[in-house]
Amino acid sequence: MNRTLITDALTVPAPGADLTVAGWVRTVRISKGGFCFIHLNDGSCFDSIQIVADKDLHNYETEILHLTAGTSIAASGKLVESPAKAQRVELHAAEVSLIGTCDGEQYPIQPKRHSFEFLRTQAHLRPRTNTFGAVARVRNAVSAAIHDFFQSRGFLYVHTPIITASDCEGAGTLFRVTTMDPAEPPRDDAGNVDFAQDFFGRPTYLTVSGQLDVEAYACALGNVYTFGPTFRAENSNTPRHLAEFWMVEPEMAFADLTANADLAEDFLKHVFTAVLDRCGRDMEFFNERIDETIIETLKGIIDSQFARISYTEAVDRLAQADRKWEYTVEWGNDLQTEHERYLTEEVFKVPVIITDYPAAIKPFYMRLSDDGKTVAAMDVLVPKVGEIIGGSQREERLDVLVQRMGQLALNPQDYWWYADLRRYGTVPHAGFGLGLERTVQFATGMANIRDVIPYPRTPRSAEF
RNA sequence: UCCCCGAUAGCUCAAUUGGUAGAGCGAGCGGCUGUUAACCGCUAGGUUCUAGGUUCGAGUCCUAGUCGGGGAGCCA
Repeated sequence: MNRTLITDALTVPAPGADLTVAGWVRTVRISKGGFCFIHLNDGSCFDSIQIVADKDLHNYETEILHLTAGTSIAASGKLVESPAKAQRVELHAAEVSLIGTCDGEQYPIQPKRHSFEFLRTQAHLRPRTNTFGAVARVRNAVSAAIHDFFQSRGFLYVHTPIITASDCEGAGTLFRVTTMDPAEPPRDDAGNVDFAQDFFGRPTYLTVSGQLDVEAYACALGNVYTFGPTFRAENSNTPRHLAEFWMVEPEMAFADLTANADLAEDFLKHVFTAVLDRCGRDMEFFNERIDETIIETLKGIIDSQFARISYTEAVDRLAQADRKWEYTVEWGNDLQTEHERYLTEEVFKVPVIITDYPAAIKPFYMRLSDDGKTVAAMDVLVPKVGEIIGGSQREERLDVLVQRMGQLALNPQDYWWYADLRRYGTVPHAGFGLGLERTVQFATGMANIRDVIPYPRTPRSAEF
């Protein structure tokens, strides 16, 4: 079939062409007087095309009059200007052929408003709805923009492993990867499970981050990034967490925290610009139906200068705020959601980059500052979603790194190769991690992260 | 994991102090119309999440569980 994408059909400058479109029926309005209107969507764009089918078509009585939502059809005919206002062009069908029937009584997706909760139980069919089609296109645009941004700046795309043996980065609980029979695992003489007999000859897990691996490539190739799925076995039940999600992690050699923050700010602006440019119609929809401020918010961020304050300044501001905090504000305590939201939503009203956190509440790989109390860490906070980026300048001094591991009761043996990067030609370097789903969530205004990934994995939920 | 809230037709929701379970959408049939997730009429569609309990009587009250949602923690 030589089909024309509906997005192309709707945007041809001068109608008049004969063409064929194919897709899934959204609605059918029948005129017993002699024709019917079929709205057809093929996912190539937000809008459906209107097909006008006349009673003279050979299958008008037998098939066309019985079309229901969800049916797949192909239609050929002439594209003409529409006499009505709601659409610029429409297809006058010379032929409508039924491809796949769809029992209207059984089909779960109706031309009406469904709850997102219900649509989650129909994850295989929900991309046929306006909202989830739009989310899929925005997610694609964000992914492409991520690659555009880094590729255009000479960053090398590095594929870090999904299966990993490092098990203690402090980034959350891991999923174990094994081929052993859980009912009867091999055991050693002491009766303990013997992972030496497992597939890899040692315990292995799904990665929680590609950072440590990608650092090695930064310390050879300069500027790099990894972009792939990551896994956290945390029992987190919130609209902002998934057990499986995608993360982008750039890493720059010969770079400090300021360069890192600059990169993060440019990066977010680039991504949101691309979304507005490439998904205009989808974004109009989100602005109409999901969050009436979303386009304004994205434009505001693109034009804004991100606020940058140190953790110490943030604590001061929170302590002086005329407000009761549920969690005590005190230097040394981590900032809570209520604090982060206050800063980004009420004080600055733009994204905020908070830097220089206390060393005690951050992982071993972050660079210890000269004050001996803080590390060169940064979080980028955005309104509603909260933390969207976390990053740091890495500790490049071997002695300090080993000392920090000791303080956190980590075994340097487990990180021998990571330490090697400091042992052989060490350089200052920095990077960050950005959650893809949180970015899509923020860009679309979707309230629940489970609705911006095709098949969400959360505690007790892995259907599909 | 903790705290709150919820579960009624395929879907979205009503149902007064505990007293005969309703509507819209969707579906089928009919009418009408260059319509715009059209409109009008008729029809079909229910083990009120599960298991117990209180009561003459439970969708409604109590207990436990399951599932879902919101908030918190953990984080991206």
